[in-house]
Amino acid sequence: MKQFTKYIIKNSLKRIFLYRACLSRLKLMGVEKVFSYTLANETGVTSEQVRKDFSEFGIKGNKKGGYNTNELLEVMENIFHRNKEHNIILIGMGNLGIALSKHSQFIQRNMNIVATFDIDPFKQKVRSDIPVYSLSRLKEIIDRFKVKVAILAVPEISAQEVTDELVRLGIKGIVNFAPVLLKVPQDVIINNVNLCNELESVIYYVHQQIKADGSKNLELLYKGMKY
Amino acid sequence: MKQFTKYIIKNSLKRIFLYRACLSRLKLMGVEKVFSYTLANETGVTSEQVRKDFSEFGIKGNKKGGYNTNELLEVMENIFHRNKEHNIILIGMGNLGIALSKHSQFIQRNMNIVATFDIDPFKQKVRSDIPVYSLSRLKEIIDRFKVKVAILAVPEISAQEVTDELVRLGIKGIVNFAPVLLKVPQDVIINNVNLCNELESVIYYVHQQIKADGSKNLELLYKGMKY
DNA sequence: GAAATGATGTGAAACAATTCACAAAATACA
DNA sequence: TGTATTTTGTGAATTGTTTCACATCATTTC
Ligand SMILES: NC(=O)c1ccc[n+]([C@@H]2O[C@H](COP(=O)([O-])OP(=O)(O)OC[C@H]3O[C@@H](n4cnc5c(N)ncnc54)[C@H](O)[C@@H]3O)[C@@H](O)[C@H]2O)c1
Ligand SMILES: NC(=O)c1ccc[n+]([C@@H]2O[C@H](COP(=O)([O-])OP(=O)(O)OC[C@H]3O[C@@H](n4cnc5c(N)ncnc54)[C@H](O)[C@@H]3O)[C@@H](O)[C@H]2O)c1
Repeated sequence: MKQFTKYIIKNSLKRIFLYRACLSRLKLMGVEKVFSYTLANETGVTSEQVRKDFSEFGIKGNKKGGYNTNELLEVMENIFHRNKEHNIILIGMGNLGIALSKHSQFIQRNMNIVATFDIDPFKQKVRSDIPVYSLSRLKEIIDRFKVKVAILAVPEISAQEVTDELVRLGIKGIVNFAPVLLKVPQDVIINNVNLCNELESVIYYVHQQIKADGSKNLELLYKGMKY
Repeated sequence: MKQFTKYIIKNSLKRIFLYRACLSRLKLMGVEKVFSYTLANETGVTSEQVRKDFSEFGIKGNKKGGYNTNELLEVMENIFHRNKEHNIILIGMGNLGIALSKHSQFIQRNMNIVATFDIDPFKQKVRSDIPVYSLSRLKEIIDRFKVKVAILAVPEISAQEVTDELVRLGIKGIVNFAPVLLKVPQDVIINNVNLCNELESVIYYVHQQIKADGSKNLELLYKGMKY
């Protein structure tokens, strides 16, 4: 039986990020028209792949005319809901948390860290433009700013307990920097960013003496390689 | 014709990281014997997948007896060359660079940041245990410590030029935090870590109202999901 | 305005990854 | 000792993804 659900594939979504990065650059350079093979060359995928990905997201181009850079970028912004403002909170204002709170790109991309939280009263003194609160104010802020996504930069040991509280208060997505596999209900999305693992991946591939077959971006090397 | 090359698949490598995280925890809890379905439950994959992944990396268990936690962990450490010391350098001691340089887990995992570099003489004053050098000393340090892997935390605008220099001096793998697609020779591995993208992925999936089908870890949601 | 060209878009084919199904082996237990 | 049970390990089947091949159409050229 034919299903009525449609599937969006993670890999294609990942590639959309690549295309967008490439398009942003081309736009800055004043390029108005872009072809599938341009994006393909720049990102290390094939041009068929680019077009298949586009078709997956319903993106149409002009026969012989390629794609309009601005339109394409706009479609991609919409895919990632960048037309809307997103209120984010950040838990844990330690080394990493402070760096993240100062990262200007989040704001440029409509992702506003509306507040940060730390258990340590000392850290709660303002150390950046963004206020640092005690965890007791979590509910208030989440409700007020309708926050759905949180960044978690607390020590491994506290990560699960903080997560439980966030989920209880209605958070639906977490970018987690602590090296633990968090347990959450089915409807909550966890994106683990483990910087040690990222480094170890590179070490792994460097050791395997990868002669990458076309692309050199690790995120695209999912197909496998000789060793 | 049968090929003599063997392929290691990126997805399975990614899952090995998950299994390892899980095993570390089980080890701390004093668990000596682990079954494929234990790891499967904990990580959200199927037990067949666990065994297939293991067979890919040549890991053998005991029929009915499962796997020995310690042995399994050891094999995984070897996969990631954690028995060897790895000398790493870090370029760009701004907000992110400082946070990374203070991250203790790198050392715990045999990845030593032997030196950091910054173009700004002010930043070159010691701000952590690790020395901060001018870029003029790159060659000396890379040669002395036989550095093959670098962490790049410089602004977008300088990322490519610094990369060119690193590659020229023999660096073979880069973890890149700048939101640009770096151009490097075929034999150099780039692992782009784009924290904005990681956040946007979460926003994307939260918006799609994902009811994740088994696993809630974004890195495993490559298979696709209903919306 | 007809022919050549150059790009998209997409079924079909090829390839890759996962799941299924079950044999084989180790252990437990009667 | 033999039978039941449990878990691994892996071919086969299925499912998913990428590449191929080419029809199609817009544009340029003659
Ligand atoms: N520093 C890095 O570059 C880096 C890199 C990769 C991963 N990480 C991970 O990110 C996390 C944070 O790292 P860090 O270096 O910033 O550590 P850190 O110790 O400097 O900061 C942790 C902060 O969390 C706060 N905190 C502790 N328990 C809390 C709780 N229950 N609720 C709210 N806040 C709490 C602490 O007061 C502290 O300010 C860790 O899990 C670490 O493993 C850090
Ligand atoms: N801060 C974050 O949390 C964060 C998050 C995601 C991505 N990033 C990315 O990481 C990079 C660094 O971010 P940041 O916030 O630390 O920026 P930053 O401006 O605080 O730090 C950049 C550092 O690089 C140094 N630098 C500049 N040009 C250099 C060169 N040619 N050689 C060596 N050093 C040079 C500067 O002196 C500065 O110390 C940026 O590309 C940023 O987009 C940062």
